[in-house]
Amino acid sequence: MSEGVSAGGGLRERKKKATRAALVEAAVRLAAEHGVEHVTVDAISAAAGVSTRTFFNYFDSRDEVFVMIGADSGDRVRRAVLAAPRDRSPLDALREALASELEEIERHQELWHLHAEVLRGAPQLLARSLGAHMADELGLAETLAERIGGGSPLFTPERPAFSTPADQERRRALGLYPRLLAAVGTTAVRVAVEHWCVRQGETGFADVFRETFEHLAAGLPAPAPAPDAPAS
Amino acid sequence: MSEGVSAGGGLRERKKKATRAALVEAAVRLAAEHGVEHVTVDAISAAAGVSTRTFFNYFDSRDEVFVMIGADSGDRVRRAVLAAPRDRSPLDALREALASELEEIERHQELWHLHAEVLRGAPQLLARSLGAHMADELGLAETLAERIGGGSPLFTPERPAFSTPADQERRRALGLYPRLLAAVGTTAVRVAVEHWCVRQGETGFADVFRETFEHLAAGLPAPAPAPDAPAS
DNA sequence: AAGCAAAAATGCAGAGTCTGCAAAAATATA
DNA sequence: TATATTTTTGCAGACTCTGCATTTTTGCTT
Repeated sequence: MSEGVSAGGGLRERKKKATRAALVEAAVRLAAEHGVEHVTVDAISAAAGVSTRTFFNYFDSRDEVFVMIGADSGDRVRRAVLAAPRDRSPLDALREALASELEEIERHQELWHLHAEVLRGAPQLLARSLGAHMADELGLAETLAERIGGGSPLFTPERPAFSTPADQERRRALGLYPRLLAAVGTTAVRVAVEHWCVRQGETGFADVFRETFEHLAAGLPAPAPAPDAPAS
Repeated sequence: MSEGVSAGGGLRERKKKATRAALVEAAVRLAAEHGVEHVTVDAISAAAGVSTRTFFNYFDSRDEVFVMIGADSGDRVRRAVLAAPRDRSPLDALREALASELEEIERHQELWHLHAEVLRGAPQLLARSLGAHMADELGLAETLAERIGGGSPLFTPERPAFSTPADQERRRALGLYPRLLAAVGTTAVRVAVEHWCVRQGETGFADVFRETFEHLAAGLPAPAPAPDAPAS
């Protein structure tokens, strides 16, 4: 009615965002309670107050709804990579971009923690989640190439999918190094998160993250023997 | 009857292997002809001469049949890692193990080429294929830990799944470095293969592979400017 | 060779996922 | 208020996948 809304576009877009969020939240809550495998699209849709059909207007598959947190992380990371000081090496620029994004995430810890809890029983989804959304490899590779190369007019933010038909062409235009850096960086984040998840409480995430990228920057040399259990 | 078979176990196991192979081959052929998306389990089963239900006795999901080539690569890589000369760094040991496995694969090029052709239109499956079977990250990480640490009695070959319930425990016992090395190595192979696939004919795969691991060993420093298109 | 037990294949029912399509409801605009 | 656009919804239908009971095949013993 006479509601004076301040931010956001039209009512339509706000409603869409709300529905999307409602579906994600319902999915996560139900999964936390009953286990991911036992949550049907029907249940999620009902809990969110929309029809089953509408669910599939928002997500391409059932799994996708469990993976949609941090869907905009990719963009933020890429912007941060481009905005990094010029004296940073590509790896450093990427590391710092990822680090600040992860800090951002830690701020919403409650939600992420619930997600982590849910995905604990479904590592396949965890991997997919992190791999798919944290950095969107192809887009990230393009951004890295742009930063390294100079002023290519690429940028292309807000790229959702990663395997569209003519993406092959985008891949062709890229060198090996940007793709490798994007892939390895993403992988490193995944490993760090997994390692930290599995030993929650023992170490702060920041430490794990730092150590991970130190290994990378050093060229992955054999590490010093374990501190508390030195081999014979 | 009075058939004098030489190799292989009983008839039973041979038949199972044959059925498995028939299903994989039928799937690949049908996919090559009609596109992966349009190949139903019914069609695959019919082409292989078994019932639809039987298909699911062999594969957990439809997609799995497109990904089952190289299912035993993981084991070979792990054995090679353990057998590597003692003076190799972990990264070198892994690189050499992966390299010989990839040579092995190139020997079966026809089959793999057909697969590659099929998966060209389904990069998601390609990624899954390589990621899931080339090295089985968790198992590989354990093997690397064993090689580095000394004589832990692990080994655990022939590990099929990667997200079983109590796998968490296996993960806990591992250090960050072996997991990172396994993950990054696997990722590097994936990137090398993808890059090479996308520019087939321009370079030999061996070159791409070598360059990839040189980047890793050097700590991913900013690369020299492109040879044919130097930035301003 | 006949018989028996284990293993595998099969059919079938049923739950669940996902896609078009056309009608209905909601929203934006004039 | 009237109209155009977008979104939601219901429905039919194809497909994936699972559990269970039954039939067929295989391996081994007598």
